[in-house]
Amino acid sequence: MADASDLPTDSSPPAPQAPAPRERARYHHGDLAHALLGAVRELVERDGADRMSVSKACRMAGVSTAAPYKHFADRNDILRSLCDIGFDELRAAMQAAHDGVADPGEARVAEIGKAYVAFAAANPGLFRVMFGMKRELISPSDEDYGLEAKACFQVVIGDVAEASGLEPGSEPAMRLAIMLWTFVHGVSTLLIDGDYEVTEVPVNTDALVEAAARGLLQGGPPRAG
Amino acid sequence: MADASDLPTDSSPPAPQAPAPRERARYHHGDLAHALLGAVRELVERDGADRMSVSKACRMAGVSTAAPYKHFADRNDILRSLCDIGFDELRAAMQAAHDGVADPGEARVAEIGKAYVAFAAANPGLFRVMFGMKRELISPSDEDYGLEAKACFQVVIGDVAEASGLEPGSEPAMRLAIMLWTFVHGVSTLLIDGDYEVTEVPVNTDALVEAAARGLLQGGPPRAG
DNA sequence: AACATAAGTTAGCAACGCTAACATCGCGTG
DNA sequence: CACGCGATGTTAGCGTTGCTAACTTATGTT
Repeated sequence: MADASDLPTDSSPPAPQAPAPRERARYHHGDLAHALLGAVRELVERDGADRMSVSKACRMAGVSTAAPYKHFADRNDILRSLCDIGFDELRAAMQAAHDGVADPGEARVAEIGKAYVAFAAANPGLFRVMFGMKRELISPSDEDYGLEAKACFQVVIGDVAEASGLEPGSEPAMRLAIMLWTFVHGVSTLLIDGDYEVTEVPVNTDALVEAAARGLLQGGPPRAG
Repeated sequence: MADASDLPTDSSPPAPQAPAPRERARYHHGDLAHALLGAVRELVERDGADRMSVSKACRMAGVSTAAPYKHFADRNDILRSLCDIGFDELRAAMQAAHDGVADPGEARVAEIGKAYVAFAAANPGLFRVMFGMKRELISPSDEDYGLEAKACFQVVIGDVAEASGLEPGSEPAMRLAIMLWTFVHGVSTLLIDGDYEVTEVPVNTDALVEAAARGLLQGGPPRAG
């Protein structure tokens, strides 16, 4: 009864017993882990992670409030599993953006950044859990937590080096990649939290990302840090 | 019984009855609103906003769990009041950074940005509440919510125009200010959420902010957005 | 002194996270 | 094929929480 991280995205393998639509409410749900993650994901988007309750997810899945604890250690474990799914999807989206632009350069980096922002905009609740609940979700013991997040970061750093002309893997290239990630992450959080409203001017996030890619890639590497 | 936003920062006015240290536990606390906000702030930093409970704050303040509702409408109202305090402090910190650098230019903008990041680093829990719980805290009715946040933003935009040579109040200057805010906010969130750890290289946030101020201010305004 | 009001109290509800103990199903093995 | 055992459900219940209702006590005005 651990983390169900062996249920990566959404592809349903043989599925021991597909939950037949109407066949006399069966005692065993058959695919509760997935069903719960789906319900929780919906709730996280609808109400936010803190208002999400396991009980509500149980009602949605049509099971008792004790059922989840046969599949997940606790509430946090459910959110942790949801994070795994989220990072997988984010990495896929970034990879797709990379694959969509043939020639290296600012444009490709910008597209990856836009994909990052688009993921956040499409999954604001999940995005907040993925990046904002680390301290609460991970126990100090598990070391290999940020693996999926690292995989996301890996997608960019090669392209950044290529687009900037810096030595791939060098520290300046790394710093530049960090700066671009920082900017794109800032766009994402300010966007989904509705904080751009205080500027009283419309904010075009795509244009913002493009401008940052242009400005930071051409401006050369940071001197230190 | 509303918001106690008339208790701005922490200066204790005459205080109807200063809570005398040891004078036979008095029935009336005397300054419960402030005491609660202090306890809640401590809890928000220690446990995070979602694990913060009004009950714990009551235990800390030495009152019953029903007492807070004589001063605040509900739990969210307490967090709202805490946000008011936070934005006030943030604006003061940014203003102080502004005042600390005589001549306009990149350096001044960078200092304000560093003050922003420093505030987040010193008050991570509060910072998350301030910028991340808007949807949950504000009711669609109250219009004048983001006033304190707007005041913070106002501190920078003048300096950005000065440092970039753009027309103050013009849209390009506005866009540039938004980009700098975006970057600095990205640094803050990635820092306090521990997400920079996935880069596996040490990240010097001050250097990051300085590099962004340099790169974005010299790179000229974004073309659109 | 009388009294209205502000600011505390206790008691209690519903929802939640989680556990313990019990029930049922499905699958592998004698 | 019976058996049984583990996986996966159930009900019952504990402690905590947010919040309300009804009551009590202090404060300050007239």
